[in-house]
Amino acid sequence: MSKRARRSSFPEVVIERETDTEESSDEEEDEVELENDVVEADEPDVEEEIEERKREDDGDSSIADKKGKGKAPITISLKKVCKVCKRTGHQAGFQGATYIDCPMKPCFLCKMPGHTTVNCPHRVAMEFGVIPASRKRTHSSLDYVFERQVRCGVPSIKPAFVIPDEVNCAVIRYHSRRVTCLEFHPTNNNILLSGDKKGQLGVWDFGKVHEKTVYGNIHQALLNNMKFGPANDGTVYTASSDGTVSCTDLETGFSTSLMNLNPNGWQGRNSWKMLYGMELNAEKGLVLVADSFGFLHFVDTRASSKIGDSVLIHKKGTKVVGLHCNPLQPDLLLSCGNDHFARIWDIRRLEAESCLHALPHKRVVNSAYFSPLSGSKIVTTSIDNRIRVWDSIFGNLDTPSREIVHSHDFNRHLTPFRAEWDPKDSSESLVVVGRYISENYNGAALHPIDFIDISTGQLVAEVMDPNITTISPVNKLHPRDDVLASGSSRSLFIWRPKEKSEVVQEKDTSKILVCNGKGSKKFGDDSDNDEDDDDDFGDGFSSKKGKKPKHKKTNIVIMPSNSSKKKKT
DNA sequence: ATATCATGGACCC
DNA sequence: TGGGTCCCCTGATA
Repeated sequence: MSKRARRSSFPEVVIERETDTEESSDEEEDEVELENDVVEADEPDVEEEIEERKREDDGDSSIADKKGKGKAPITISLKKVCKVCKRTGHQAGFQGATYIDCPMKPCFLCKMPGHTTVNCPHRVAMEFGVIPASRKRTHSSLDYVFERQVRCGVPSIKPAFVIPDEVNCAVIRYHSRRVTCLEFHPTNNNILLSGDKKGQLGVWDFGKVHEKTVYGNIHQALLNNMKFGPANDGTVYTASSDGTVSCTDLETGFSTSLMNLNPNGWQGRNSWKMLYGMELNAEKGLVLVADSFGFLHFVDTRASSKIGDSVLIHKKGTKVVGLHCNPLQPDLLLSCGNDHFARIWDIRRLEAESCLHALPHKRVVNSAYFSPLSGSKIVTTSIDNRIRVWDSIFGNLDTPSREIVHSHDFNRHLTPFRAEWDPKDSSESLVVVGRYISENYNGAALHPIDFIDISTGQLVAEVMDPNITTISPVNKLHPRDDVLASGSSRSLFIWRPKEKSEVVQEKDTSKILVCNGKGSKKFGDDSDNDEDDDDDFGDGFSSKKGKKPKHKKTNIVIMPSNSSKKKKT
C-alpha cells in the first residue's frame, strides 16, 4: 500500500532516492540471502550500487580480489528493475491486461516526452487513441473555393459506413510464417490471396471455408506484394525479398520468374536485392517494381523480361517499400520508402530527381496510397505513429492536410502496418488500419483493427475478437462486399457486419479452420463432434496476457496441415 | 511459468 | 557514410 501511495506522489519523470523503509527492508532480506558478499557498509543508494556492479563487471581490482577468494560472483537484484530503462522505482509491463509504460520514455503512442500512453492526450480524447492534428490552413482561399464550388457537388450526407465487425470465418495458422500481404480476387468475390514471410502464396475460398491451397515454390523469401494480372484474373504477379518477380497461374500453381535481381545468388547482404513495392501498368503492359536500394525496375509482361534502365527513385541504398499508380492517371506513380519520403512521379518522364512532389515524413513511410476512386487524396502510414492525409487538389502537398496519431509502431517481427482505403466508400474517407497498442477489453489485452474517417480524423469503429490476441497488421477491405480480411500472425480472418454473418452462420456450421500439425494434435480428438467446441480456437489463440478469453459458441473444424494443404512443390 | 530467438531500423559517433 | 549498439505492448517454440 505504501509503495503505491508513494509512487502516485512521484513527479512524472524524476525518480527519488530510495529511502522508503519498506523497500529497504526488502533490500536487507536480499542481502542476507547474498551472504553479505557485495554490499556491506552504509547503504548506498541504488545508482551507486549499480555503479559498483558495473565496476565489478569491468574487472575492478578490489572486487576481483574478492572473487579470487573462491566466492562465486553474485549478481544482485536488490529491487525490481524497469525492463525498459533499467532503473528502479517503477516497472513497465503488463499488469493483468493493461500495459504500464515506462515513465522515463517518451509516450509510446504519440512519441512526445512528458507523459505516458495512459494519460496521452491522444488517448484520453473522445476518439480514444486516434485524434487528428489540427487542420492546417483552415481559412485559405482554397478552402473557400472548396466550400463554394465543390462542396455543393459532394453529397451533404455521407453514406453511413458499414463496418465488418464480427469474425465470420477464419483459418487459424494457415501459413507457416506471418502473413505479409492480402489481396481479394478481382472478380470472384470469395477468393482471398495471402502471402507470407516464407514466400508462400495462399489461395483461400472463404465462401467454402475449407477450400484452400498454399503454393510454396514461388518465392524463397518474404512475399511482399501481389497484384492480379489485368488481362487475366487467373494469374497473379508477386514481388519478393528474394529479388524476383513471378507470375503464377492460380489454378495450377505454375509459376514463371519474370525478373531476378540476384542471379548470382547470395553474395552478402550488401548486394542482395529485395523487392517490395510493386504495381502494374495495364496500358503499357508493365510491372513496376522497386528494390531495397532505392531503384525502380520495369518488367515487360508480354516479353516476361526486364526492360529499360532502373531508375533511382529514393535515396540510394534505402528500401522502397510501396508503389501505387493513380487510379485515374496510371502514369502517375506514388512511391514511398525508408528515406522518410513519399514521392509522386510521372512514369512517362522518369529519371532520378524528376519527381513531381516529395512528401516529407518524420520517419520511414510504410505505405502511400492514392484514394481509390478519384486518386486526388493520398494516405500515408509512417512509423512515427501518424497517418497523414495529403490532398492534391485542395492542398499544396507541401504539408499534409491532416495528421492522425495512431498506434502502429514499427516492430521488426511484425509486418509493417498500412492504412488501407475502403474501395467502396464513395466519399473516399474511410480507412482501415490495425492497431499495435493493446487495450484492456474485459480483462483481455486485445489489439483492435481501427476504422478511421480521415476527413475528420475520428475513429469510426474499432473491431476486435476476444480470440484474436495477436496483432493484425495486414488488413484489406473487399472491393465490392462489406467484408474485411485481416492477417494476424499466421492466421487469416474474414469479418462481416454482425447481422449478415448471423444469417450465414445458421446455414454453415464450419467457419473456423485450425491448421498446423501441432494445433491439430491437441484438438484432433474433438474434430468430429463440433457440437460443443466452444472451449478454444486452438493454441494459436491462447492468451498470454490477462485472463483467458471467454467467447461465444463457435464451431471449429480441425484440419491437420498435411491433409488440408495441398501443397504444390 | 519462463527463456530464447528471429533479425530491421534508429541512433550515435 | 559506416559500423556498433540497442530495442517497448511479438509470437512461436523449447
